[in-house]
Amino acid sequence: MTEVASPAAIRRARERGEAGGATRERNEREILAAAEKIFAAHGYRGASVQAIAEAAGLPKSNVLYYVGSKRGLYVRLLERMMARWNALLDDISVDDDPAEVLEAFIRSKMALSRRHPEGSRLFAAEILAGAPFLQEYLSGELRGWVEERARIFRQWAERGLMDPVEPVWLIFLIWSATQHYADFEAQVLGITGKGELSDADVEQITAFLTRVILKGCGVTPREA
Amino acid sequence: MTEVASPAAIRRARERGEAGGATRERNEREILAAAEKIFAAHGYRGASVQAIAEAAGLPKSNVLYYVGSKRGLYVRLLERMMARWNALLDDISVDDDPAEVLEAFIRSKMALSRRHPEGSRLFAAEILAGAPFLQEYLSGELRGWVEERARIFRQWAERGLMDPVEPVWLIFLIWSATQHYADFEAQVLGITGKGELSDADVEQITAFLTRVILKGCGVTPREA
DNA sequence: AAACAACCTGACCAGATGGTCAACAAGCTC
DNA sequence: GAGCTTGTTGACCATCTGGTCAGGTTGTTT
Repeated sequence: MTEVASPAAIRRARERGEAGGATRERNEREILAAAEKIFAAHGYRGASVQAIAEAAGLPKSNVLYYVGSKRGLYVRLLERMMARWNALLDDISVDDDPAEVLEAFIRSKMALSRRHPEGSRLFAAEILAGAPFLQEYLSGELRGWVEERARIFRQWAERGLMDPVEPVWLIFLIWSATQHYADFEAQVLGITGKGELSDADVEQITAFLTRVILKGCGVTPREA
Repeated sequence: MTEVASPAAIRRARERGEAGGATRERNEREILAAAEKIFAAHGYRGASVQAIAEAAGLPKSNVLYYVGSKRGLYVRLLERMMARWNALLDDISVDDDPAEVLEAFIRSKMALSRRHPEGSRLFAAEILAGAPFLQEYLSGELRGWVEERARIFRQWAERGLMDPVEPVWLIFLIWSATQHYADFEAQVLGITGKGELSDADVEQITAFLTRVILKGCGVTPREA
C-alpha cells in the first residue's frame, strides 16, 4: 500500500493539526481566493475547476490535489464566509442604545460587503440557486439570531425608543441595502460611471443609509 | 410512434387540434418559462440546455429547434425582463408629489419582483457575473434614467419637500430593498419559516418600506 | 546521503456540454 | 392527394466536465 500524496494523506495531515508547510498554505490561499471569485461570478454549477485553476495559476490536477473536490472547495468557501459573518454578530442587550446598535450594524455589514465582495457574491449566488448547501444554516442558526434581535427591537419600541416597525423587515432592509454594493457592484459602477467605489464613497453611502434608516424608524441618536 | 416520455402539453395541444402558429407559441412560452427558472438559479454558464429541456418537458433538440442557441435564448430572456422593467418606468416631473412618486416607485418595483421572481433572479445572476450582456444597458439607458430622476429629487430637496439626500443612493436603496424579496427568497423563507410569502405579507412589507423610506428622507405625505 | 513525506502534473476516463443533421411526421393550401 | 411549411427527434460530433492515477520532483529529517 503505497502512501503517495493522496486525499487520505492530506486528511491525516490536517487532522494531526500539522502547521501546514509554507507551500501548502500559500497555494491554498491562492486557490481559495481564485475559487471565491469564480464561484461568485458563475455559481456552483457554472464554475469549473479548470477556470479556478487558471485563475490561481496552477494546473487543474494541482488544485484538486489540494482541495480534494469541487464540492469540498465550495463548502469550505461557504463555511469561511459564514465564519466571517458570525464574527461580526456580537450580542446586544435591551439596555443598549438603539441608535448606536443600528449604526454599528449597518457599518459592520457594509464593511463586510466591502472587505469581502467575492464572498458576499458567493453567498448571493448560493441563495439564488435556492440555498442547497445553506438551508440548514438559514433556518437554524441564522433564524435564531434574527429572532433574538427582533425581540430586543420590539422591546425598544415598547419603551418608545423607536417606532413599532416589524424588526424582521428592518433587518432584511439593512441586509439588502448593504449587500447591494457587493452583489450589484457591476450595476452600481455602470450607473455611477465610476471605475470603483472609493473609501469616501463608501463612507458617504454608509452615512446615508444610517441617516435614512434611523430616521425612518424613529430612532434618535442619544444626546451627549 | 414514439414511446419516450412524450410531452403532455404537446399531446394535449394536438388532441385539441390546435394548429400551426399556436403550437410554436405554446412551446416557446413553455421553453421561456423553463429557461428563466434554470438561468435564474444557475446563471448563464451553470444552466444547461438539457436541464431547460427537461423542465419544459421537451427533447433537447426540440428546444434548440425553437430558440436556435443557448446564448440567443438567454439574451431573449434578458430583453424580455428589461422590457418589463422599462414598462414601469413612467416619467415624473418636479411638480409631482414626492410622497406619491416614491410610494408608487416602491410599490411598482415590489410588484415586479413579486410578479416575476425568476426574471428578477435572472437579472441578479447576470449582474453577479459582471453583467457581460448588460453592460451597455446599465451604463447607457438605465444610467440616463437614474440621472433624470436624481435631478428631480434634488429639485424637491431644494424646495424643501424632502431632505437633501444623495438621490442615487436613495434609488439604490429602493432597488435593493425590493429586489431582495425575489433574489433572496430562499433566505427570507428560511428565516421567517414560511413556505411562501402571502399577498398580505407583501403588502405589509411594502407598507413598511414606504413608511421607513419616506420618513427617512423627510418626505411627508401631502395634506388633503 | 538515505529515507520519507509532501508536492506536482500529464495522461487518461466516463459522462455531460452545446450544437448539427438527416429523416420523418403533421398540417395547410391548392 | 400533391406539394410545401412546420414540427419532432434520435443519433452523432467535438469539446469540456470533475476526478483519478502513476510516476515524477522537491524538501526535510535523520
